Amino acid sequence: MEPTLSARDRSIFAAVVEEFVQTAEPVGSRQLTKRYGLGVSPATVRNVMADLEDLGFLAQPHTSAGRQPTERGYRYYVDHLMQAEPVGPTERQQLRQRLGPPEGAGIEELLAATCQALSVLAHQVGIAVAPRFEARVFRHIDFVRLRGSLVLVVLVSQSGVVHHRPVEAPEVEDQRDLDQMANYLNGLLVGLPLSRVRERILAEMASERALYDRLVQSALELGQRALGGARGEEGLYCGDPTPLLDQPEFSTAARMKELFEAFEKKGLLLRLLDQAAAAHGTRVIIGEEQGGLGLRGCSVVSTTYGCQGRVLGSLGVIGPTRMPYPRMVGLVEYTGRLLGEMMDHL
Amino acid sequence: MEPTLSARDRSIFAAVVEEFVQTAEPVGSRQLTKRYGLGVSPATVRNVMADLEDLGFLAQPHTSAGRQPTERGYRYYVDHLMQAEPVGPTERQQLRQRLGPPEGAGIEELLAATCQALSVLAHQVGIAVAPRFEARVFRHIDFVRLRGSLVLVVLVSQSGVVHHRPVEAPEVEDQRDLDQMANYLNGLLVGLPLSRVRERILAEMASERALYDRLVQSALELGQRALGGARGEEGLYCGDPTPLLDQPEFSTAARMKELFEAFEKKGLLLRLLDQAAAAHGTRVIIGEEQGGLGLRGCSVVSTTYGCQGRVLGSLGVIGPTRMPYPRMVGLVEYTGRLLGEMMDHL
DNA sequence: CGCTGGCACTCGGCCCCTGGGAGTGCTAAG
DNA sequence: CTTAGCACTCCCAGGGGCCGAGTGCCAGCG
Repeated sequence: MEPTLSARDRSIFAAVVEEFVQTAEPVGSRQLTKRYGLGVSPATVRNVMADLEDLGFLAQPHTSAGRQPTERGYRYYVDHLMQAEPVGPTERQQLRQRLGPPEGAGIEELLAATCQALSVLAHQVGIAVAPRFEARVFRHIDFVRLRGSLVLVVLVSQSGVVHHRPVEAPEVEDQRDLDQMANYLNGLLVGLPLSRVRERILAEMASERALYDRLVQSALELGQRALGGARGEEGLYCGDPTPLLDQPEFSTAARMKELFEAFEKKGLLLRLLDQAAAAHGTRVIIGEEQGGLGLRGCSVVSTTYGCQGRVLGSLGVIGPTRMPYPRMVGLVEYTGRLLGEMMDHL
Repeated sequence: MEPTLSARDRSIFAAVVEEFVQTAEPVGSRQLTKRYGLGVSPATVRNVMADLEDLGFLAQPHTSAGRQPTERGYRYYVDHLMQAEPVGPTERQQLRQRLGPPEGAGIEELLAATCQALSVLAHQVGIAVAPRFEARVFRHIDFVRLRGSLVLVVLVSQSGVVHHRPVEAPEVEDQRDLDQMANYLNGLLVGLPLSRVRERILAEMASERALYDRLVQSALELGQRALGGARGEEGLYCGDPTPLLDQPEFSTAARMKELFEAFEKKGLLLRLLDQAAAAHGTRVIIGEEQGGLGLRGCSVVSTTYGCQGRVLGSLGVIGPTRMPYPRMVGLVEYTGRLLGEMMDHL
C-alpha cells in the first residue's frame, strides 16, 4: 500500500510538510529550495512535487498555487518520516510547575491542570479523561441521609475519585442503619475493581446471610442501585480552547463556530479518547480518520497514562491537522509520563 | 437625572428598541411608521428621533443611517418602559421537562440542566451558581485513607453537594481511627452552617476534651485543614454558548474570539453572579455596566433562586445587549422559581 | 537519462470605481 | 405642530483591471 520514496523525495516531502506547518501557506518550489538547502533547483522540486501529488501526498488548493500536504500525506509523514521531539528544559520545568502543587489537589484538579498546561504549551486544546469507571478500584462507600427518603450515596475509589448520587431509599429510616449498611458493604467490597463489584453483590444477595438479615439485604440493594447509571460526559477534562482561535484555519467565523459546536459534544470526544485509552501508547488521528466527529480539519495526538504499569486513562491535544506533530507527540508523551508520576505520588 | 418623555416619545422609543432587537439593523423612520401604526408621518418620527438622540437614548452608527438604542437607552427601556413577559405554556412545559427527571440527579446535575435549558430556550448562554460554600449546612464528613499518609476528606452538605479533597494526615494510621474521628466531628457539627463550622472547631480545640484526647485533637485539626482553601471557579455552571454565535453581533471572527476568551474567565462571571445573589431579586446589567468583564456588547439578566425563602444562589442569561429584555426577564424569573421548587422537592 | 533554466499561462487577491438604495436634515407649506 | 418634498450623505455590492506567485512544459546541458 505505502509506496517507497527515494531519499530525495522524502526530504523534499518532509520539507514541504514542515514549511507548511510553519507558515500555513501553500509551499512553492522556489521558496522551498531557498529556505531548505536541498541542493537541487526549483524545477526539480517541481517535478518531485508533481510525483508526490500523483501519490496523493500533496495537493494544491487551486491551479497555480503552491502545494500543501493532504491528510494521507500527513499520515505518511507521521508514520515514516518524523521522530518525536524531546521536550526542552524550559518546558519541562513549566509543566512540572503547573502540575506541581498537590496542595489539597485531588485527581480532578490534577487532570484539569494537565489539560490547561497542554493547552498553553501546545497552543492547542489539551484534553484528558479520568480513569474509567470500571477500571477503578473500590475503596469506600458511604450513605448519607439528606431529607425524607433521599439518601446520598458517596463512592470513593482507590485513586481518590469521588462519585456521588442521590437515591431514594424509603425502606431505611435511621442514619445509624445506613452507617451499618455502609460498613458492611465496605468490608465486602474493598479492593475490588468496580467492574466486579456488581457480580459480587449479586452473589452475596443469594447467600444465606442476605436472606435472613433485612439490613444486609437493603445494603446490597442500595449498593446495586448506587452503581447503576452510566456516566455521561463525566471524566472528560478539556483545556482552554481559545489558543486554537489564533490558528489561521479558524480565522473565519464559520470555522470557529463549527469548532465550538464540535467541542460542545463532549460525548464524542470522550469516546474518541476512551478508545485511545484501550490501546496503550501514543496515537495520532489525522483529520477525517476520526470519523464524523465534526472536528473537520483537526487532528488528535493522544497517549495513555497510568501508574505502576497499569493504564488508567488517556490525554492528548486537539488541534488543526496542520500541527507540528513531532513536537506534539513529544509533548504529549512527556506530559503523560509526568502525569503518571504525579499520580504515583498522590 | 432621567428626563421625562411624552407618551408619544415613549411609544416611538419603545418601537425603535423592539424593532432593533428584532432585526439588528438600524431603524429608519419610514420603516417604523409602516410596521408600527404610530399614526404620525416619518418626518415627525425623524424629529422625535433626533430629540431622543440628543438625550443619548439613540445613536446612528454613521450619518444617514437609521438609529439604534444606546446602552443608556436600553437602561431607560428596561427601567421604565418594558414589562416582564409571561412565559408561554409550551416553554413552561419544556422547562419542566428539562429540569424534570430527578432520577439519580443531584444538585449539580440540576443546575447544569437549568443552564442548558436556559441556553436553548433563550438562544443565549444560561449560567447559574450553586449555593455558596458558606451558605451551606454541614451534614456529614468522612475520612478515607487512600495510600500512605494521604487521606481523602469527603464533605456533604445538607442539600447534597459533595466536596472533597485529599489531605496529608501522617499522624493517623488506622482507618478505624479515621472513622471514629469522622463520627466525632459529625456529632459536633451536624446542622451547622459551614460559615460557622470553623469557629466551632476552634472553640472545641480549646476545650478539655481536645487537650487530653489525641484522637479528638487530630480530628479537629484534620477538619480544619479540610475546610481551608477557597475553591476558585467551583460552583459556576454554564450552558452551551454556541447559540450566541448565531447572533449577528458575533458573526465576525474577532468578536467571536473575544466572546470565548471572556467566557474562559470563569472567575469574573462567578463574581458577577455572586454579587447578584447578594441582592435578592432580578437584575439587568447592560453593556459596560459590568465593568471590565471583557463581555463587550453583552448584557446579563439574572435573578436569585432559593428554597423556603432563603436565597441560595443565582442564575441568568448572558447575551448581546440587543436582546429581548421582556422575554428574558420573564424567562429567567420563571426558571428561577422553578429551580427553587425543584430544590424543595430534592 | 536526469537535472536545470526559461517561458508562457493560470489564477486568486487587491484596489479602485461606480451605481443603487436607504435614510437623514432642512425648509416651506398646511 | 405636523407633513411633504428635496438635496445630500454614506454604505455596500458588483465589476474590471492589475500584480504576483506559482505551475507545467520544453529544450538544452552534463
